[in-house]
Amino acid sequence: MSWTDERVETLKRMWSEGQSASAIAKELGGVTRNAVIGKVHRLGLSNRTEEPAEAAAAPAAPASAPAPDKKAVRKPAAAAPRAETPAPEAPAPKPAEAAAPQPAFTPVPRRPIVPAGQPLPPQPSANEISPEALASVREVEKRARKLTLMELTERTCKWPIGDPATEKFWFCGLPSQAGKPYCEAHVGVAFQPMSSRRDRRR
DNA sequence: CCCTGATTCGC
DNA sequence: GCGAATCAGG
Repeated sequence: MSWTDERVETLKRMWSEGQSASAIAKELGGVTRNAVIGKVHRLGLSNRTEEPAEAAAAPAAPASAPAPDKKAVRKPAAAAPRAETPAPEAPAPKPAEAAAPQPAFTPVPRRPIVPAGQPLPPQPSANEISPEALASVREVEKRARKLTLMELTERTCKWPIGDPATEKFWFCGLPSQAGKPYCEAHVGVAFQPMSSRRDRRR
């Protein structure tokens, strides 16, 4: 596979949407997430908050020293050469400008799995789910992995448990059903046939 | 372990 | 330019 204009366009679009490199790779097909990330960097898109990318003061490549080793031993990964030239002279920004508040840049890059302010999935309500499902859910929630938002993946149950306003809040985290956002028990209460709901509803 | 992006460097 | 291997981290 090669980076045709069309594929690059898809890459740009999805990346700007906050899609992950692996998701983009999956969509494109024929490439790995590494390939996607590499391309993103070569396109200068690494900064998702689309900045003009001021490459003015490009840091001179710190030419590797001797390095007698045959197999490269990339150690200098920690100290990133973020060209930071404080300049010998005292910068001393103008007082007026210095006092000015930093322009708060908009975060917004990644789309949260459960966007703040959005309605959460319906919580189990005794008169809306079957007794079996309710029992199953209560049992399962005792064994919830209690994951945090950051720990959720495409294959973990994203059913929220508890009150988000308190510390007693987490996500189920048990293995999710293929293609579903929840585990078997929570799928049972999240997705119900219309007839079932109607019959049970008051 | 699952996942994320960042970086290096042989090709 | 490309991307696997690797690194660093949630």
